[in-house]
Amino acid sequence: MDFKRRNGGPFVGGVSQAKRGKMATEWEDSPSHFEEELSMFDEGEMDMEEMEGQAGHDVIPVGDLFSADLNPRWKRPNAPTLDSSSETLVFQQIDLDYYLGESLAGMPGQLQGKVPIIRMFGVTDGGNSVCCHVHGFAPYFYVPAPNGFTSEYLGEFKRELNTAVLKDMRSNKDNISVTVLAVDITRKESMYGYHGKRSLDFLRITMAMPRLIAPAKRLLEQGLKFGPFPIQSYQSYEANIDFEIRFMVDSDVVGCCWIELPKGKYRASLCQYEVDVGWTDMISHPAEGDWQRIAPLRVLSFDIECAGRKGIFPEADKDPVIQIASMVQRQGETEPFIRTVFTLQSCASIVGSQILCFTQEKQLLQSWAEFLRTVDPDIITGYNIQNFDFPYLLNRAAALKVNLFPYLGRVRGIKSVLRDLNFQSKQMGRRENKTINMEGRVQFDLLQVIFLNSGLKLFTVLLRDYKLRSYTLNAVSFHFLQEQKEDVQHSIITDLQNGNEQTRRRLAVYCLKDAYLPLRLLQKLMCVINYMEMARVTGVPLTYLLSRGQQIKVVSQLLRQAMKQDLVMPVVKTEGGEDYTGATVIEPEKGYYSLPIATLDFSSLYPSIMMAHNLCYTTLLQKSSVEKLGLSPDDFIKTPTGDLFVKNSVRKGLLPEILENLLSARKRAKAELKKETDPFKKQVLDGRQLALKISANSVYGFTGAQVGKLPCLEISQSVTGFGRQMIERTKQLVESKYTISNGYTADAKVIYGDTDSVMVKLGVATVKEAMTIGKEAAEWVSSHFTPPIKLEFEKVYYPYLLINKKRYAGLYFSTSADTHDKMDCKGIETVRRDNCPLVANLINTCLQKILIDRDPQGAVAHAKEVISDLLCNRIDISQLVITKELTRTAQEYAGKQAHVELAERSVCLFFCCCII
DNA sequence: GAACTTACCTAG
DNA sequence: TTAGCTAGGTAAGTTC
Repeated sequence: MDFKRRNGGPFVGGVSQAKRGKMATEWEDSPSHFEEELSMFDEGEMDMEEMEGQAGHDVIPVGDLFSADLNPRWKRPNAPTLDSSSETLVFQQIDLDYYLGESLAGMPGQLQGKVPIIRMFGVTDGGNSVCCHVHGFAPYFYVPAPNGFTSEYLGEFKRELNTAVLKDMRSNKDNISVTVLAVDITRKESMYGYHGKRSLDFLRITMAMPRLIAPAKRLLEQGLKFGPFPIQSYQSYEANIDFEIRFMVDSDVVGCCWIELPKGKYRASLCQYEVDVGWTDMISHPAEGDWQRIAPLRVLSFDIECAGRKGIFPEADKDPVIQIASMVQRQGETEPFIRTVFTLQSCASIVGSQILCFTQEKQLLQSWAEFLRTVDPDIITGYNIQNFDFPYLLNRAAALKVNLFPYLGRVRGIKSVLRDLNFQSKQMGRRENKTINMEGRVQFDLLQVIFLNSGLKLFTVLLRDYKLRSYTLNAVSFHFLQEQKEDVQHSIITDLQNGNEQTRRRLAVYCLKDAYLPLRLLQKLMCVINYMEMARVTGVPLTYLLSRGQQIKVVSQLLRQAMKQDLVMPVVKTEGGEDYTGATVIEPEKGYYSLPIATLDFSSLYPSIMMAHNLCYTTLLQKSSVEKLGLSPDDFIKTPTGDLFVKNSVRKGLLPEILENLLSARKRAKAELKKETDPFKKQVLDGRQLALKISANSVYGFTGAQVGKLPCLEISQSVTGFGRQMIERTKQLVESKYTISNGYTADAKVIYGDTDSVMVKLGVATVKEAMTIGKEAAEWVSSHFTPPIKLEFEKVYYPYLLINKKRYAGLYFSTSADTHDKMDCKGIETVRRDNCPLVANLINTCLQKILIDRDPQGAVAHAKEVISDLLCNRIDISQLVITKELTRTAQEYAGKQAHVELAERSVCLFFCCCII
């Protein structure tokens, strides 16, 4: 569908006019490059196709006679029969949810009424799908036992709470009679604050269903009366943990791990391995060694075309779906093994793909849904499928009353429903999203992936210095693949459909490519591997990574670490407060530097501060507790913000422990990466080390998230406080040692620094000298700080143009002292997306002239020329348009003329040149 | 027209 | 029911 992602404007480095012209003629004369690529797929498969009695480029006028049986390769491989008494079942779990169902005789847990059952979906090594029902795990939470509580009161407490919860229910359609399953006394300690490692009696309250936790917690907070105890309010612990996460933490299951069901411990029931198991019988394998492998998952990518009316965005209740292209690929393979287009009306054949023609739109939709169920993909991808293609299909199917369409998940009988979801965060603002439930399948919308990662910097290597200006599939594909969509204007789609089988063929090729590109992007960005590694490292299900925020990942790790020490996490009420002080930005000595500037950085600054000073919830010490606990000054530290934390000799913090695990695992992954020769395994390991780094960096953010699960400003403000102290100290140290009086050629001067870095003018003439002294200085400064805090030499800028705080440019030397790696621009118009291309290009060219050619006069001349071109209307209008497609629906506003802006910016540039 | 506020985007 | 953080530049609008 082109409407959703029309290309609002040219992007930097876009395809040249000449190439575009060529592509247009290619349409008429010869097959496009993409068509050749498609036909190549076919060659290797001819033999197999013949065996199956079906060529890959068949046109099948199925009409009303559609049947999946005609297409044997759509199906998963046959599942060998499994004898549960003598064989184990091993599969990679890829999604996990729960439902309420009848209890199963012989399985652990409650026997009466509805019980929560965890459902794990996965794939075996042989490519067979598994649905595993895990029985017997019930939700629970904790409250501290009141003073004087003994086990004799357990029964009464349970009865009273049960009664209160029942009374609280407005309706009881499930006819629940028992809400509280059990109350036990257990020794636990709150993870918030250090209080002398004193574990206390906690009540562990097990509820019949996850949704009963919230009312039970609320009632206990309001105050419960039971036995001889006075009415009191109970602070609850871990009552705000998702049931899925609770299960995963307790049973040591992480996202995408391998699960083993021992022989004799599970029961098989339906098709392709649908099994039942007790939760304690299941074995979860840590993602190490051989268990890091990935099952042959099926990835389906698709794209739809609609015949809209002239100039109107297609509406599902009026405009028909005319084509759906699908490509299916096994994870780890390089080519899709299914390439089909479902078309409305006839369509000429396309070598390398199969065309299914329908006369009725209703049949087309119903057949595609059947196709999807037959292919049974584990992962569904596409571009903007979440907010466009899927909603459109569901709405269209509803409008046409295709009643069997909306069953797209892997659980029989569960309807896929469209829901609106409102997302809000300080960072992203308010965002509206749609969701479609599809049990057991992971929806991987590439637009979401790219969008989220532009903020998360997961693909920094590929994004490198300039971020995407446009989020159209076209721009994204060009950016990452140097490849573009087939050239079809959305305005002519309806005309192509109303033409003949040749024009519809042209549309089909276009549609196929739109289904193919996301698959290629998925591969290029190694999404599946990277996300799987992230799920494994942080312990959350794969689906959470695209649908939830950052916090859940830290919560999952925190709970896992806390459980080992019998620590429990309190539920805190969230209310936004005052912001705290962040990092220092050293006042820049603005100007142009025609000599090397060395840059020194603290690597992983915030994680290393937390580790070095043992900052954690569990080590936070109240001033009043120091005496009470009899602590000596040697036992704790005072941070720059005046907060107290006990040292790790007293108690080692959970957060430092998590960070150490993450960073040491990262080191291991990097070491393994070096040794590994297999390119596929290399990818896995690289994805892993990246996931580990990102996870480490998000721990600090979690403690400072005031509207979050467990904010602790004492930690976050201490972290930034230490950071401020360190950068100041670094400046002093460098400037005090590298002086003429100490025998160096010049007095060193820190001319700029931001958060974790200092830019030093060492006064040496060559890049090589700057590198040597820079390395030495980094090492020497590091010795003044507590490990693992480490200052590293990173790069030399030469020359360097420092315009303002967070705005500078320079030639970047890191690997070789002879040639620069790149021109590095920070915060300048060239990297900002709120400027029109003309301004960005002009500034970029000027910077090149100044820094590379060292010709400021040339820069001035260029600027003058461009301005005169502009005033004489010699500039293409596209250069003056700002594209803004940060929201999913392509949003484009034109007409912001650059005249004024440009004039001002040129003045600014002249000023820079004057400095020189 | 200075002083302040807001929107947007970036650095780290 | 859901949401990582702060610092800071620049343009444009608003107030006095």
